[in-house]
Amino acid sequence: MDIRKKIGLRIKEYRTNLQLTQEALAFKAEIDKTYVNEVENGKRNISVINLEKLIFALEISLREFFNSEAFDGGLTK
Amino acid sequence: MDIRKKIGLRIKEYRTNLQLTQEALAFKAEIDKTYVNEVENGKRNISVINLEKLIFALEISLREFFNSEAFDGGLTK
DNA sequence: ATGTAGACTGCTGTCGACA
DNA sequence: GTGTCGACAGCAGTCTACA
Repeated sequence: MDIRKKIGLRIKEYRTNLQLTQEALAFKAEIDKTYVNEVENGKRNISVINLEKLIFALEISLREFFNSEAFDGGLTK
Repeated sequence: MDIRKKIGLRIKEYRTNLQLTQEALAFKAEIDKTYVNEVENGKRNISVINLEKLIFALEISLREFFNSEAFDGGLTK
């Protein structure tokens, strides 16, 4: 599976846990809401600075975000 | 510390462990060598697709790459 | 509330040359 | 082997509007 999809799924997972809407998360992370939507759907190749902003808004650390079997393997391509 | 610097340091750490030159790593990851240099020095905001390529070339997983105290805190800005 | 589309700006990422 | 400097194409990221 594409790295973008893995990241999108994981963001959605934490977002719904917090019961935030995409719009609310976008506002909290100070990122455009249409962009958050496309990132969640694996359509965008997000940069680390904006990824960090999103993950921080999800109230976790980068370490926790990537601490999943989904990010174990090699290249997903 | 800036997230870009943290990532750059970590890449350098694993690269030197493998005794690869920046050029060799760039070749292995199929990324421009000048770009690898600037990423290592925290000057570039790398995207997840190219970060994954680099980390794969370092023979580790994303999970392992971010599994460090450096990536624990909140926003580094 | 989610998702798509279009148009736009600025930066990511490439490449050649050089100290 | 490392790092910088242009110059460049293409895409990341913003914004408005709509179903």
